[in-house]
Amino acid sequence: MPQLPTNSTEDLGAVDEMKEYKHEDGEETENGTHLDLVNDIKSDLIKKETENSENPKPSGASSAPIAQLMSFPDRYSKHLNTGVHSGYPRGGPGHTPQEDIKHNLHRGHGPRPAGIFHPAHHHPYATAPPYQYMYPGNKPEGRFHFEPPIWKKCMYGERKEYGFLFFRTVSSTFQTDCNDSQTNAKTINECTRSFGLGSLFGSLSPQCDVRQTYSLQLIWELVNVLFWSWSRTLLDFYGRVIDEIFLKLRQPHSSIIGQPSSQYPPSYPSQVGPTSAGIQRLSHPTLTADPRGPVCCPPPPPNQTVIRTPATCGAGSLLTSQSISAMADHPGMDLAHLKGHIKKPLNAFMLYMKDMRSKVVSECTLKESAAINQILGKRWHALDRQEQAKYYEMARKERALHMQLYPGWSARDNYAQQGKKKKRKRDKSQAEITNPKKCRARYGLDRQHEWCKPCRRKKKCIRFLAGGADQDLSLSPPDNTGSLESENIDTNVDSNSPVMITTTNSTTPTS
DNA sequence: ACTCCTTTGAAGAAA
DNA sequence: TTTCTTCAAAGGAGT
Repeated sequence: MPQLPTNSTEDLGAVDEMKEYKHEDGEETENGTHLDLVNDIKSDLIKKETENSENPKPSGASSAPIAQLMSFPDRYSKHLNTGVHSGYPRGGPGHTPQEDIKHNLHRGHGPRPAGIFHPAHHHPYATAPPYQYMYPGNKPEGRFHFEPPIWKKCMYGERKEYGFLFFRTVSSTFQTDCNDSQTNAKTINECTRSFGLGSLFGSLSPQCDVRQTYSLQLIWELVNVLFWSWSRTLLDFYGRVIDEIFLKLRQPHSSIIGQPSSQYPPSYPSQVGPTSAGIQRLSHPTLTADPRGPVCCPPPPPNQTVIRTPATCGAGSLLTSQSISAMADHPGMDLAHLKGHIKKPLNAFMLYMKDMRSKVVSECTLKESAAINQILGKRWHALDRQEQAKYYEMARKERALHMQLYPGWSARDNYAQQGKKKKRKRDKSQAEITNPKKCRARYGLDRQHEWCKPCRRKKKCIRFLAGGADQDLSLSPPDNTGSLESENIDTNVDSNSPVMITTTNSTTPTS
């Protein structure tokens, strides 16, 4: 039985999501694509000396920023076989990363040959990674097609792991193969595909240091997004950032360097973006000499050169409002917010739900969101103020970013979309008249056999019809509820689970 | 394909 | 100013 989190570690966040993957005896779960990264990092730090001697870093490692990035965390280097580590259990037919990749290009849900870019064969705990989550499907080539609805099914532990694997792999390629740009580009392309990221990085031709460095910055940004993608808004935003950067990178080199940035985007979330926070949370101690993180910096002020010193520029600095408009017209762009519906920013509880849903689901056998949400609601109330404050702060940033991205947007815009679904509008009194839960309310869950058929199907009650709601009062059970509208629901979510929810009058508005 | 369920919180509309 | 309504997310279930 998974264990509830009992402690927290501030520096890396999202600890809770990972603690659960441990058995009580401390061993990882068998399907442990869920990695307790924090504990790993702690162990890494504790055993640093030992591991360094047993597991030397790649020969290319140095004190340079890229090398520093590549050094995180040490233990992953042996899973990302760069040909340096002798102890790696080779599962694939290849003998170099590039060769291995060649055998790992079978995308989709079918079996894939083992190899270096097969996370299941990399991670010491992994046995059955949810590959289907890594393959969003057909997307425009070269497009940042990170798909939140799919990706979010991955838990934080998995995201981190895949993120690091991906980052290390691409970084290694940049570092070790920079003399062979053709192979390098191909490798990155294939690696990117292998990780389900389309040809995001494959379009690069990393021939020069500037592009290498800059691409690594980009990758790092992306990894942050992958890890901390609690916000659809942020995902959208970074998707556009990355798109924009790649548009630039495809241009001749000379057109990038020194290009004036008269179009500096006013919408860049310099204060509220995930960049610094993400890196801060993600950063390995060796990477935190610069509090902004290894590849992150505030965006340049308007009218400054976009890329003066690539190693110190953040990815967001290339996003322009004009280019956003241009992208909105791009036929392949999936920019729903530019073409139509802009969703509301998530509030604190929604962020909490997003964070914890998978955890609750894993603890219970239930999958029904309604029941899960009841549990989450209970837990939300049981949460201590500090924990809640974290989510309120996230929500605040979310709103601030949303305001920056969509200045003219109002929640009213999403009200009763013309002709589009959202037919839930129901006056409350009307809702009570037509409340489909009459039988449920009257008889309770214990006597479902007495419910009318529609009630059993969660549909409109036909026994206690509108206007004739009293017609069948004689059938009302001699209960003590008093109110027809109140519900006392005891839902034992899972007999194996300690969670038991008791909901009273759950339809009460929460104003 | 669409709606409902279920939760909390934010924002807008209505009283 | 207060109260009410809608919509954010999720995914199973029913129509």
